[in-house]
Amino acid sequence: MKGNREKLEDNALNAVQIGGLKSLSFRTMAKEIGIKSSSVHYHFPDKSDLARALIERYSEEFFHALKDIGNKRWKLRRKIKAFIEIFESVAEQKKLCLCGMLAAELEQLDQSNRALLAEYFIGTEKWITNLLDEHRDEVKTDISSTVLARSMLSGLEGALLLDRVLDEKQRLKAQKELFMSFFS
Amino acid sequence: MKGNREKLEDNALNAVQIGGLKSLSFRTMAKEIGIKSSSVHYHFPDKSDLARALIERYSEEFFHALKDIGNKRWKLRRKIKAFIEIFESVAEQKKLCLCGMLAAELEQLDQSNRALLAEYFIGTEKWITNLLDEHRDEVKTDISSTVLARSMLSGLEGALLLDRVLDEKQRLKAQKELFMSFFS
DNA sequence: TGTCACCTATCTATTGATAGGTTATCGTAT
DNA sequence: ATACGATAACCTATCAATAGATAGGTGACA
Repeated sequence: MKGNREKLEDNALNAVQIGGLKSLSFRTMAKEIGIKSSSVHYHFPDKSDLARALIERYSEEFFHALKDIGNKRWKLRRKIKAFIEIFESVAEQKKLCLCGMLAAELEQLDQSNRALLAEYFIGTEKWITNLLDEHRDEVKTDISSTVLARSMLSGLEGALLLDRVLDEKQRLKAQKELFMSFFS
Repeated sequence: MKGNREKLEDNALNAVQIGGLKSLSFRTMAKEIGIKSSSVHYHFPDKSDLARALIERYSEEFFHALKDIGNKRWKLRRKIKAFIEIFESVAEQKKLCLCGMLAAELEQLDQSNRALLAEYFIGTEKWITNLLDEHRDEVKTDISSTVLARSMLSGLEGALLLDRVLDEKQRLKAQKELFMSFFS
């Protein structure tokens, strides 16, 4: 049985990935899990605390999934595919990556949360870079791992953004095809 | 001499590209150009009207710039470079593409504005696709123009998003290097 | 007894929006 | 030429809704 704090996190995470932090209201969150807004403040004193909790949880789960992929005895192609599938499942739910959404709302975040966002992106890029370096022999291009990693992540984040407006995850598919073409 | 309506548009466009539509206030806009908020409503009855005006103006200017590039007697490389430079100048100002920002705020937009967003993205993708097709001999990859166009646009939009959080336009540079590698 | 997890009640600020008044400009009928 | 009506572009004043946040109280439970 989940405690209310966790229910609030679930609810907030979902809401922010769809509508953003700015349009998330303590009252609405409270109503949806059946408590009062003051009780939300009990768990998360202010919006900044809530945002921090969300970023930390999201990052933790995300990096855990990346670690799992990294530990598999798979070829590079398959690992990259698994990585992209994380984004596909987000798109499926008409959501954005939490950190992608918050990046758009950067102006409303305090410095510590901005730093957490940066950690998420940098950490992910590093994971990709390392992955490519470990499988160097399966990479069929002169482009550096760093450049590939940076353009892959920003490409996927952008694809989530555009595919929500447009049809049928075409941008995510395009990114997939593009990057897969680099790996044997 | 600019009229107040145009001043409001300028101000709103800038504010939205930085902080989003949701955090744009009629009162703040009014104060910044020296009128009252009710006068803002005179020009733009509600936020949806304002958003529509901004998207239409932004799209118009953007597509005009694309047309100019298309009309030059340049090699593909140079045209693509000019195209990417539009995004670089946006990043320079710590802004997002207006439509990229609004895509994140999709949930707050009405259907007609969502359709305008879609037009912007689709129109841009088409422009890139046509450009690549017209210069097919300068494209050194098997990947289709459509896929290249889709991943290029979403890649650039994502790069704007991430580079605002991170350092020194590294993602935009990565996208540039990646896509330039396809053109002779 | 004290802490956890909730509650009621309330404050203050901000916001989008509207009603209705003011002023200046300008084309047009007298 | 002049008076008149309309329109544009502002204004004051005010609503109602929503928001985040806080103070202080209640009950369980260990």
